[in-house]
Amino acid sequence: MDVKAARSPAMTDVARLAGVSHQTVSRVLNDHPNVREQTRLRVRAAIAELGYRPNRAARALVTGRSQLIGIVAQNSTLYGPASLLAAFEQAAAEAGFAVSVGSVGRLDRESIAGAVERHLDQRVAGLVVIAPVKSADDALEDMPAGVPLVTIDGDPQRSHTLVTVDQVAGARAATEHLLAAGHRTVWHISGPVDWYDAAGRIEGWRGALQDAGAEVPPLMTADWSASSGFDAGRMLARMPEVTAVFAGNDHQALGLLRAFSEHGRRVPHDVSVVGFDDVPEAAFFIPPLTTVRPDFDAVAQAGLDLLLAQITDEAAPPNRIVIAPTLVQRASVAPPG
Amino acid sequence: MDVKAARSPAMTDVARLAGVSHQTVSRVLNDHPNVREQTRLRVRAAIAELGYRPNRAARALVTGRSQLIGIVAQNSTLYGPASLLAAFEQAAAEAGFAVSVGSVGRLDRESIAGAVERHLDQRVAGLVVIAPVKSADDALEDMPAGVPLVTIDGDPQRSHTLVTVDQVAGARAATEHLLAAGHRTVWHISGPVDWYDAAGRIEGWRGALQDAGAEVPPLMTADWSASSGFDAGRMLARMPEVTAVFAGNDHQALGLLRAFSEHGRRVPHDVSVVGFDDVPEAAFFIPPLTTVRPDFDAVAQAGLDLLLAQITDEAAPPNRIVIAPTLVQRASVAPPG
DNA sequence: GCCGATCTTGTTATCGCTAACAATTACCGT
DNA sequence: ACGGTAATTGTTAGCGATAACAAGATCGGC
Repeated sequence: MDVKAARSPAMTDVARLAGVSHQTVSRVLNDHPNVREQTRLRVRAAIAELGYRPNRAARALVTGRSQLIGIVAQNSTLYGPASLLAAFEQAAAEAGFAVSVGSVGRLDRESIAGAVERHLDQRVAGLVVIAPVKSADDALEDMPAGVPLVTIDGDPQRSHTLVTVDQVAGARAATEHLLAAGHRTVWHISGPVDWYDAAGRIEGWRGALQDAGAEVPPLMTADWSASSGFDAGRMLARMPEVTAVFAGNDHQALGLLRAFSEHGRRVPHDVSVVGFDDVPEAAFFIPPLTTVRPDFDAVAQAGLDLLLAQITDEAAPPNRIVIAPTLVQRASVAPPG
Repeated sequence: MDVKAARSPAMTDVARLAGVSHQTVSRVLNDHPNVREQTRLRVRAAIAELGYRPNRAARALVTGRSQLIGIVAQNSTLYGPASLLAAFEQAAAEAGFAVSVGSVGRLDRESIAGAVERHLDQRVAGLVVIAPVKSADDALEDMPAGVPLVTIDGDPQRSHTLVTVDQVAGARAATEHLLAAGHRTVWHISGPVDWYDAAGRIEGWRGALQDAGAEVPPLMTADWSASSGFDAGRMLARMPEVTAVFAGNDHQALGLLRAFSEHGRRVPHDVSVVGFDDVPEAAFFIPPLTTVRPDFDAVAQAGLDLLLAQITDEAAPPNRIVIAPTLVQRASVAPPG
């Protein structure tokens, strides 16, 4: 054993051991067709013996491509983004890509642009941006052309490749479900209106109400937190005519449930509530929450597929995929009093 | 404007424009001392004009160092890991490092080893592994020496550098708080016992009980889910002598709350409950949950600091940092009866 | 005004890999 | 057996940066 910190073996070391040229080693590594089986085995053996692993930096340098994809998301523990990130990494790993995360504190233009810059510095092969608000989307305008890009939850009007959850359909399903239970109308607590998610849910909610000829109550806006749901709930709780509420997400719904509970309004007996997201805990709210479940795995998979298509084929056209969510029925909905 | 997809400018392009050699550009980039101010400015201007950005792959190739650190965590939307990941990326970005995530579906040895391998392929400068169970820790045994490594929540008995939350102290605080409220003893629903987190919390709980001369009730083990908390709660709810429960985490506590609610046992009037984690929603449980809050930001910062120390100074000794959690008092604890 | 020390800049080699081309060997039909 | 094509392997030239050394410019002291 040599004492000095033997640098990790390079291709030429493998080549020497296998008695071939380094180019042949390269060919084996990249599964080129024209290598004799016997040679291939010899090289493989040498690779194993030395514990050789190719140097990605060198490869990236010469090919101009990295096997890295970047993902930009808000540094939040919001359930959606967190799920998305996890699903993404999983899918990317299967495709042989590593994922570099760039989380941002806020979704304003500078933060997003900064995170994008950092990724471009890394020479990522492609970029996924979770851009749920206009300012985030705007930051992508001055992206250098030629960088494969997929946005998640971005502006439906924008031209680049996009994957979204069908917010409108989800909200419509939730609202119609409440209407079908016999409620005369449905109130809605939305997320911040500059979020496309929120806008879509509002649109679906309003559409369902109008189609059913139901009155459209005033919209209550909040942020996505349980706290804001609680605040909204304290208002709604003192309005006896409110019998059904569609919350912008499950956390808001949790806040709502507590507000109703404190004011002695029983859910679902007095008021029905539907959420959005189906966080793992939703089934254990009091009462278990009926909610809309977006398929984050499907979103991630679709996003990655579109990105890889762009990476491998420069001419891939902009594309748009919309993932339909499903309504999960639990115990927070009942006919009105 | 040139039509062809002008490859991004390299150092020599900057050099030509500034009328210097590429080496001088390199010196400017790396803040070498001996560059005339005037030259420095000229180079800076050329860099800006061309929108030049250094090629990290080339730099990594020649220096043998990447500016990438890898983080291995379970692909879960558990609050702890998700928070940790976000905090980490934030801290790393500030230090000029990018973070590559490797999430694993399960924490068994193969999965972890695979994720570590993928990172080593990327030639990461250092590695952070969230290794809350023995199998994850074991996977790190055959890590090649010389790779800077920090474990989070790993085996306290292990020799490598480690950052953990002080589970024992947190659990002790929770238990003592319940005892102080007047409860004769405290039941505990733990996480899976092969998790160090769970083991530490059990130890703290048991220790506090013994120190107070209180009876130690049988331990109930569960996984970390709300569902398992609910199941445990259904048992506890029918035992009138149970007046205080310390849950392994907030999700379990949520399940508990619902189980008690269904059985007509009021919290905190009939039973007091304390959780662990302080998820953002904990304040909106019914009732608001008293819980133990670990400082994930501090964990991430400490972990990164230790990692960077190893990266810059090969001789950095193994280290261990324990972050003390704090008890957050809300409405789920009251005197018995 | 000259010499050595210091500051500033340039030249060359190199990291580990793939691409392009060149060279060798194997295989085929006639 | 022979020429020609196909299959296999080797050689050389970079990719874009840093490191090491060389060279030219500048400066102070005498």
